[in-house]
Amino acid sequence: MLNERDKEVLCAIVQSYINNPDPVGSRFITKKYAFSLSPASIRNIMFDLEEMGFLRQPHTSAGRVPTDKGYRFYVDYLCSHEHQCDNRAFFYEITRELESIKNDIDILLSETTKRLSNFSHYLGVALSPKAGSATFNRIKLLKHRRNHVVTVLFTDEGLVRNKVVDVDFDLTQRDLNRIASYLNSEFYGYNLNEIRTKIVREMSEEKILCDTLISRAIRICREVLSSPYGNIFISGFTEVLGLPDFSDVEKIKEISRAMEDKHLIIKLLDKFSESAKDEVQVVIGSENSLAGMKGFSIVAATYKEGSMPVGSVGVIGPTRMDYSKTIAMVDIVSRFITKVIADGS
Amino acid sequence: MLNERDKEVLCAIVQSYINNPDPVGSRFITKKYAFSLSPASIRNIMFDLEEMGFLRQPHTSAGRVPTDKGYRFYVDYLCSHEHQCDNRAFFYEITRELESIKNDIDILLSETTKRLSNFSHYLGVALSPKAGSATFNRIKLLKHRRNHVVTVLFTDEGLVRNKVVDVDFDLTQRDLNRIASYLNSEFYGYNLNEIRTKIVREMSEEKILCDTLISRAIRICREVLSSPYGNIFISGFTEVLGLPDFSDVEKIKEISRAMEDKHLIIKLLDKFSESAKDEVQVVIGSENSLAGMKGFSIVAATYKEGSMPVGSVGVIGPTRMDYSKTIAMVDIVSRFITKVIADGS
DNA sequence: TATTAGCACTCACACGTTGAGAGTGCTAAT
DNA sequence: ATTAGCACTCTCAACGTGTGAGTGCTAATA
Repeated sequence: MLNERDKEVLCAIVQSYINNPDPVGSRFITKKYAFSLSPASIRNIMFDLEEMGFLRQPHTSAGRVPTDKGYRFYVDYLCSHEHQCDNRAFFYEITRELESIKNDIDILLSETTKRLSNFSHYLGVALSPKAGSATFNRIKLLKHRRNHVVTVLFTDEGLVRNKVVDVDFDLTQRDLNRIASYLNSEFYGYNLNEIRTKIVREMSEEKILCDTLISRAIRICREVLSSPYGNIFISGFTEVLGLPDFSDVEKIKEISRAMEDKHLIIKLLDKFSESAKDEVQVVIGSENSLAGMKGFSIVAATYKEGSMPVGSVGVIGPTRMDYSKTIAMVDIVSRFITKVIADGS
Repeated sequence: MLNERDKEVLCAIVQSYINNPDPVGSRFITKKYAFSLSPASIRNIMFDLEEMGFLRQPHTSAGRVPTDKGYRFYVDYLCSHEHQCDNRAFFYEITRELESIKNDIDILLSETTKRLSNFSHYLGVALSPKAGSATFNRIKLLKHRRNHVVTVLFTDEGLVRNKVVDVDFDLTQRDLNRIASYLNSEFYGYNLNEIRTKIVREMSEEKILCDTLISRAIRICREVLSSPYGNIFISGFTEVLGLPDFSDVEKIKEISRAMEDKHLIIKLLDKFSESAKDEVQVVIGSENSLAGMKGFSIVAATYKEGSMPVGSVGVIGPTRMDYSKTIAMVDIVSRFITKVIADGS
C-alpha cells in the first residue's frame, strides 16, 4: 500500500509539523529533508497520502497537516524502528531529585507529574496505586471521639490508608481491638478487591447477621474499602497554555473541561493499568473513546508492584505532540516509579 | 470630599460595569439609573471622580471604568449600608448537600469550593485547618516494615493526620508504645505550634541528647509536624474561563499562573485566618501585596473551631466582580463550615 | 514510465482606508 | 448650578486590495 518512499515522506511531514505548527508544503520537504526529488513529485505523493487519509489540507493551497491516522502511522513507525532520544537531562533530574521520596507514593507521584510537565510542556498525569489490587496486610482501629473510629489499613505494598469512619454504636478500644483482630485473621493475604466481593457475599449470610461483633467488623471494613479509585495527579496547565496549539480560547476551554472532569481521566488511565502490556501506550485524538478527550493524545504507561501493574503515569497533550520525546520520557518515569516502589519494600 | 450625589453616581457606574463589562457613559447612567440630571452634569461629576482616581477612561471618548480605588469605595459603601442579596438557592444547596459530610473536613472543603465556584462563577478556594493551631490530643505509633513508622496524630479538633516516617533504627512495637506514651504525656494540651518550638528548644538540651528513647521520640515528632500548612482546595477554573474578563489568552495565563503557585495563595489566605476579624474581608487588585495576584480580587472569611479561626474559605475572581453577591456567599459558607465543625465535636 | 519544469489558479492573511457610532470636553445659554 | 449644542476624538467593523505560499495540471524530459 505504502512504499518505502511514501512512508519516509509521511514521516517527514509529521515530524516537520510537530516541530512547527505550520502546514507543510512540498517545497519545504525537498529542502529540509533533502529527498532527491522535486517538489512536484512530493506533491504527487502528498496527494496520494491525502487520498488515503494520512494527511489533510486546512484549505486549498495551504500545505498538508497530519490527520490522526497520520500520527498513528508515525507513532507505529517510531516504535517499530529503533529510535533514540536524548533525555539524559530529564533522567538525571528525576532520579536525583525524587529518589529520596520513598515512603509517600502520593508525594512521589505529584512531584513526578510536575517534572514530567516541565520537561514535556504537556500535562503530566498520574494515578496512584489502585487500592483494589493491593494486598491486605493488617488493619488497626483506633477510637476517636464518641462514635468515630480511625482506621489505618496496611497493605503488603506499603500503602497506608487512613479513614475516619462513623459508627452508630459506642465501642471501647477493647471492642475495636477484637474487631480488628477478627478482620486481620479473616482477610490477611487477600487483595482488596477480593475482600470487597467477599464482604458482599458474606453480608447476607446468617452467621454474620447474628454475631454483632462480626457484623460490626464487616460494616467498618466496607466503609474503609468504599472508594475504589486512587488519587489522580495532574499538573502543568500553565505549561500547556504556552503551546501554540492553545492560542485559541476555545481550545483552552476544551482542555480545561477535560481536566476538571477527573473521573474521565481516571477511567482512561485505569484502562491502561488493566491492559498488562509492558510498553508505553499511545492513544491519539479520535481513537479516544471519551467524548471530551477527542482532540488530545495520551501517552501513558503503567508502573508495577512486583510484576503486577498497580497504577499509571503519563502525559496528555495536543495530537500535535512530540511523540518521540514524550514516549521516551514516560518510559523513563514509569520504570523509575516501579523501581522506587521495589526499593522501598 | 464626595457629596452624596457623587457617591451615588460612582456606585451606579461601578454597578453598571459589574453587570456588563462595557465602559459606562454619561447617557447610559441618566437613562438606567434615572437621576434627575442631564448627561452633561453626569459628565462633570465623572470628570471629578476621574481626577480623584475613582474612575479612568480606557481611551478618550470611551465611557469610564472603575479603578481599584473605585471598587474599594463601592465595597466599603456596600458594607456600611444594609444590603440584601437573594442567595437562598445557594444556601439550601450548601446545607442540604453538604451537611452530611462531617467527619472529613477535606472532602467538606473540596465540595464547598466546588459549590462556591458553581454559584459565583469565580474560583472557589479553601484552606484546610492549619495544623499549627490545633491542639495535640494524642499520638499513636505503628510499626510498618523494617524501618518505617506510621504515625497517627489526633487533635482535640477532630483532625486526624497520618504520616509514614522513616527511622534509621530498628524498633519493636513495644518501643514505639513507650515513645508514644512519652510524647502523649509531654505534649498533651499544647497546640502544634507550641510543640514545634518546644521541640526546637529541647533538642539542644543535654538530658534529651543522652536519653535515646526521648531523642528518638522527639525526632519522630518533629517529622510529623514538619508541614505546617494544611491543604488548599481550588476549583472552578472552567467556570472562570466563561467570564468576559478572561476572553484574552494573556489574562488566562495570568490567573493560571497564580493558581499553579499554590504557596502564594496559601500565604494569602493564611493572612486572613490570622487576622481575627469576624467578617468577610475583601482585597481588591493592587491592594494585594503579592505580585502574581494583582489584577484579581479576593473575598474571603475564616471559619472557626470554637472562637478560634482555624482556616479560611473564599473566592478569587477578576476585580470586576459581583462583590455584593460574592460577599454574601462567602459569609454563608464560612458560617456553615464553622457550624459543621461545631456539630461534629 | 517516472520525474520534473512551468504556469495558471486559489486562498488566507496582512494592510490601509473609510464611515459609523459612541462618548467626551468645552462653551454659551438658561 | 445646570444644560443644550457642537466640534472633536477614538474604536471598531467592513471593505477592498495585493502579496505570497502552495497547489494541481499539462507538457516536456530522461
